[in-house]
Amino acid sequence: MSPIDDTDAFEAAENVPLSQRAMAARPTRYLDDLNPAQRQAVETLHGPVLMLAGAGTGKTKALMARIAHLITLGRARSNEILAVTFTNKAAREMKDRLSKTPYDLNDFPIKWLGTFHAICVKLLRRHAELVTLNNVFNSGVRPHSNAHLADSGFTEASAQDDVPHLKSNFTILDTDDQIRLMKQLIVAAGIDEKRWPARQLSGIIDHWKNRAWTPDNVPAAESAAFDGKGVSLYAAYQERLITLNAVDFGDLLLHMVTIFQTHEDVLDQYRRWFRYILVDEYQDTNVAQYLWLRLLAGGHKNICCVGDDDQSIYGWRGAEVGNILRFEKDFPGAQVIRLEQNYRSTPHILAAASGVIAANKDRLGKTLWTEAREGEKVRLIGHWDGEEEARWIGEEAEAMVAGTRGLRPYSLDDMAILVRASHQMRAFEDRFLTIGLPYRVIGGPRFYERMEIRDAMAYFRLAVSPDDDLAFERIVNTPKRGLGDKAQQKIQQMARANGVPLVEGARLLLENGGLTGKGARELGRLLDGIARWHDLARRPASRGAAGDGLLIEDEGSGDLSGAGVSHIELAEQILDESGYTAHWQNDKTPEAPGRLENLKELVKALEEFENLQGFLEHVALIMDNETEEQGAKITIMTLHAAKGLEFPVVFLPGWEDGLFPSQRSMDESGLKGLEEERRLAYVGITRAEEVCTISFAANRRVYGQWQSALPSRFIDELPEAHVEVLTPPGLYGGGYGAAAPVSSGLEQAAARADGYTSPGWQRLQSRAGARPVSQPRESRSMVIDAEAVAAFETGARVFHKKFGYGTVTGIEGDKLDIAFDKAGSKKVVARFVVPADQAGDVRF
DNA sequence: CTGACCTTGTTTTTT
DNA sequence: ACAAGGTCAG
Repeated sequence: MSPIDDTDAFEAAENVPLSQRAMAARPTRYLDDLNPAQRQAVETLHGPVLMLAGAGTGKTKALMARIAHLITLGRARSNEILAVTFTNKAAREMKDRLSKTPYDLNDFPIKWLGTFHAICVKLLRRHAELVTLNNVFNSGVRPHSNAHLADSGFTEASAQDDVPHLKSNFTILDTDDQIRLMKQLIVAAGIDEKRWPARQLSGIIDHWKNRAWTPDNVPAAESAAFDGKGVSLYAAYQERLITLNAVDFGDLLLHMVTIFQTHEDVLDQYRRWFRYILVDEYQDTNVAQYLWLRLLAGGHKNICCVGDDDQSIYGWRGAEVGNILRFEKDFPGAQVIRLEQNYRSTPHILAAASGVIAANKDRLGKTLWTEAREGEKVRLIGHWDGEEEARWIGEEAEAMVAGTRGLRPYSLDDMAILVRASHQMRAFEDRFLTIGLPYRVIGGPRFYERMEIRDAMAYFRLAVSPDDDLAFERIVNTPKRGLGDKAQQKIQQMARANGVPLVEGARLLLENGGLTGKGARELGRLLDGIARWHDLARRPASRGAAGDGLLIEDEGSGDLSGAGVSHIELAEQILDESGYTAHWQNDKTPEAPGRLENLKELVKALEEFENLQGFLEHVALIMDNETEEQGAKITIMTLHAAKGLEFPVVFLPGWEDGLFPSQRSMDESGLKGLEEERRLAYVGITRAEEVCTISFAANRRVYGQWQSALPSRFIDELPEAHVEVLTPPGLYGGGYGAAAPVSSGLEQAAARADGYTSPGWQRLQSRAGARPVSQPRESRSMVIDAEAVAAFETGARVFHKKFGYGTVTGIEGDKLDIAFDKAGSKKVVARFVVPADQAGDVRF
């Protein structure tokens, strides 16, 4: 019957009077080291609370103390608390810390602590059958069939029998599957896939799902999307997903929101179950997540959202800063608690960050303060090009490890390089490889996104459910079985004609002799294999069918009943028998050994799970890998990936207009985009605890083309009193690293320039269209500017380190238009060229 | 059906 | 510059 009737821990909890649940004996040590604001956030348990927590203000601590407090006071049992995060990392970390002192919640595991997606999967597995085609088209304007159902509402009885619906064991598609599916639909609709790529459609649909728009809810304004076919393709896609018994990531939220909106009984149930709701990183919620929360919290309104509007950096993937800005309207009577004492960074760093973010208009406003002592100013340095920047940072990192910067010695583990876009990482990797500086890159292609892992996973999926058509398509000719387009089309036709899954279609095709020769033989072997693996996969008695949906998770007990093969052996067997292992063994490309290594790793990862199903479930949601070798390393990652982290030493390279703020961001989202970029800058600076170094390069290779750029406008927004300008090495004779042996202090080592009076800074400031900086400085710099540019008249022969010789064709501010003999015409900052007769003086 | 060329599009990223 | 994906000849 209805899954709502399931008996489980929640029912029991509901029947116990609150008074009997108090754990009065539990200590409240977790309250001890909270500051007044944190404490208020922890003790205001009733009603809506918005915890506005600036960077490094101890919001996670407050959140965890709040959970502990709810339990200690007996306000809720541990399974009545819903705690939502965005990333698995955050969820994992919170779980870990909650089990330790001072929270000591080992005996009270917070079962519903997880990402939006992980929690929605659990819920959706229980209510999958409520997702029908009607539901997909929830206002009933479905173009064809089932009119009677649209009229009669969404009663489960009618839905279950004659309307295709999702089943509890649905598969979660990864982006790859998604795009392949869409490609099929696009082709089927007779659209030129080249002009209208599946990738783009996937983006559009994702965007709609983030807004919680079902196909019939997509606003008319969007109807032009994807050559006017977007909405109908979306509808077709949703239909196809249901027939495949599959969902994509967006669906997890979308379906749950739809279910809550159309099934009051279900919603009520959960409103009673989840007595207290906590949300981390609220500024990153999209509309669907917001609706989901609002529906769940709608009854008791015991919702506590933690966030920082200044750290909202995911607008481009649907996050709405508006959600946090609007909180008090959404939840009348909400208490807003500001956490403003920062425990992470020095005052200079904090002031620099505050100075930058102050330029944003749409903010709730916070003033961070700290009791930490002064420390270093934020350091600013310009470079000739990206390579030099990488070189400098490499040397600087080494010097800081050696302690020759007049600062305390640091470990490489203390340092991070945070870039705007991942392609910037390349320069650092190249450089660090040549000087042998150990580094780690966070981000990049994830383990489970690698080709070989996906292929292997497709085999596993087939073993678990042979009717997984997408998995079958993926591996039917991998390794090569002589089953090309033609053969695959025949399989498709056969399957479609009989209304059966592809595996079955393939079997029929073989029986009818529709395929001959090598292809037929190989296909036969594959089908035999799938049947055999499927058999083995289901044999080891899996856990009782009843309580599955909710109470899976972590209980490692497992019955190791000897019969059959373990899922680990099975996995190995599958990879061997399918010829997949051999496929890579025979491959002579340099990547092959690594891929085999990854496959081994994959099999090893299976150990933590009881069976293949459990593993597949886990992987669908957790797309990160955890393998980490020993040794101190400097970290390279994007600013986005760095959110929530902190490092004693942070390098922020690439602060050039166009790169950061990103041109694209500004073109696409205008002022909103710029403000988001600025928040990114804020996030970057506030990652630093002790030393923050911002740098920019005048020249950079972009898509193989040399381009010159101007320092980022964000640099002008750094408050001068908290910034120290380091003289660019190579231009003013300042050596670095090895060039300054046994140096004692920054002064000698990096040729400390006299703050803002350094020529580098002056010229920097004085470029055309100077930013709003204070008056005196501006006028002074104009003079210098004139001098700098005066050295180059139109027609002058000049030399540029990268572009070679050229002739000045125009002057604009301190930028010169130069026609280079070899490199073509470019606009270059005067500072980086010398008169041609002084070419020999340019240092490298 | 496979391997060698050519065209194409390049942020940020979680789940 | 470069990787990936598509086209075309064998």
